[in-house]
Amino acid sequence: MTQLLDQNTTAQCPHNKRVSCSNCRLSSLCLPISLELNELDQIDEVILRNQPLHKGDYLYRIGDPFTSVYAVRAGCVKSVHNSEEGEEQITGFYLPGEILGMDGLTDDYHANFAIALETSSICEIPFQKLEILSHKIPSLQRHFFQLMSREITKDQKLISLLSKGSAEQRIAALLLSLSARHQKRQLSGTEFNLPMSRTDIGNYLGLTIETVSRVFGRLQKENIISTDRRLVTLLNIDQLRTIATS
Amino acid sequence: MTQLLDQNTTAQCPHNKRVSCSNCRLSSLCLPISLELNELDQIDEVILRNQPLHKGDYLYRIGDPFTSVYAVRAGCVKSVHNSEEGEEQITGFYLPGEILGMDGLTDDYHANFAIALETSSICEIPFQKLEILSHKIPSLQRHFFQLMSREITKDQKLISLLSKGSAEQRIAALLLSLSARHQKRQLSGTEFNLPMSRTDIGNYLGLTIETVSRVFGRLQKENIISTDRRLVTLLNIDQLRTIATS
DNA sequence: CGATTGTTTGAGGCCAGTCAAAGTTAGTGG
DNA sequence: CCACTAACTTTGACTGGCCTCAAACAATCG
Repeated sequence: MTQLLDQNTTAQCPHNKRVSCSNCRLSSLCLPISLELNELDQIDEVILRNQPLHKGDYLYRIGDPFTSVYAVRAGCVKSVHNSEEGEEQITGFYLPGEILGMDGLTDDYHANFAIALETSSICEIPFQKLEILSHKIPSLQRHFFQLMSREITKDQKLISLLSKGSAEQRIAALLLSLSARHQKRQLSGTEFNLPMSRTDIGNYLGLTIETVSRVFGRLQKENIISTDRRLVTLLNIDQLRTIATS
Repeated sequence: MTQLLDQNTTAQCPHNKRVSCSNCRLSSLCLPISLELNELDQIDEVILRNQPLHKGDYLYRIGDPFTSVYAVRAGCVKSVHNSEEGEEQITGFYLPGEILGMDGLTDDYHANFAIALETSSICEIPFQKLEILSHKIPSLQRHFFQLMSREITKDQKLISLLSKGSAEQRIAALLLSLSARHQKRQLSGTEFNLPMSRTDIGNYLGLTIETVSRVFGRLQKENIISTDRRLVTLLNIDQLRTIATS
């Protein structure tokens, strides 16, 4: 419960002011910095702010027509790819300020599921309107090219991790990634709630839940982290980095 | 040697005509279909066709300023990501008609190495000029969004493969992917040369060369494939599919 | 031809998966 | 508020697939 309150106070604006990009603390993460004020307003106008999703709700499904990309304003969303064998593979966790849904451009249908891991507020950005705006605002076109490029390099890091890393390395890398992304939002980089279950972590990192649990246990025994349910505290972040990059 | 000749005859135009997009057999793969003739000429004008790369040559390196994306006209190029630990991870093989280099958009510097696996002809597409053209030709902007989106879904398939697949599944999936991509170029989908070494295959699929070799041996013993050095023949493509998706 | 690089094959060990069961938490409705 | 259930997590014993180490073999190139 406190978890949800934390998320909300982080992302929503005080005094119930109308939510807009210009007063959103996350805009520095999801929009280019170099926008003029009137450009910001133009973008603001096309963005839809729908009802919040609840845990387990789908933002979109495989096969849904691609119409929009989505920015997480609060909460957390996972992206789930379905292999030809029908097995599910989580390919990313999206935290506030991060943008997802760009998989759908390949052939105008989403290639992934997107599922809320907790109560989440989402900004919907209709892609056609974004494309048109991109013609008028060059820095916006560049920004979206960059977003997609970042998605590619993020996936490549995961590929490298899955290809070469031990169970310890994978989990250390995930914790460090979450830590860094929290810090970008001016939140604690050493103490945070995991929005995802052990099952999700295992699926994402290519490990079984038993292995995930054992690694958490070992890291705890060595006083590198401490965990209380989904609350994680990084006690020795340097050693965690050593593990991740050894 | 025959290998190289094959590649050249495939990609270059007969009678030494000047190479241009309008007479390139691969343009249907790397450009949007809906271009007007004068639009095609505009694109053609910005594309640079440099000297061919030889085996082992770098197309770009990590840290190089990002200026262009590249289309493979003949040969094969691998993309190599460098993990924080300094370990190399191949994240893709690019065949004729395929485009690489879009990792560099993240922060204007390339995040990967690109290395020719054999003698390769490359079309260089300066990105700034492409961006400007994209403002004038909407279908081109959309096309490049799609290319990047495809790169993302390609990486996600690899993530799923590395996360869940056995050694057999990984190799079967790679062979099927190469087969499908050959067929797109009107080449045999059942008999082709592997442009990459066993070491490269192992690195790409997160396996050791010994395991790669053993799997090839097993598949051969079961008459699913036959290999003669780098020449692979898919004898039973259905069974290969069964293996890949089981 | 020798040197180098790449590939195959074998023996043994280890890490993570599998199977099984107990323990814990969250959610539900009485 | 508590009892009950379902879902999630932890722990243990065992197994197996892939890695490691090692050596022989094959191909390529100067």
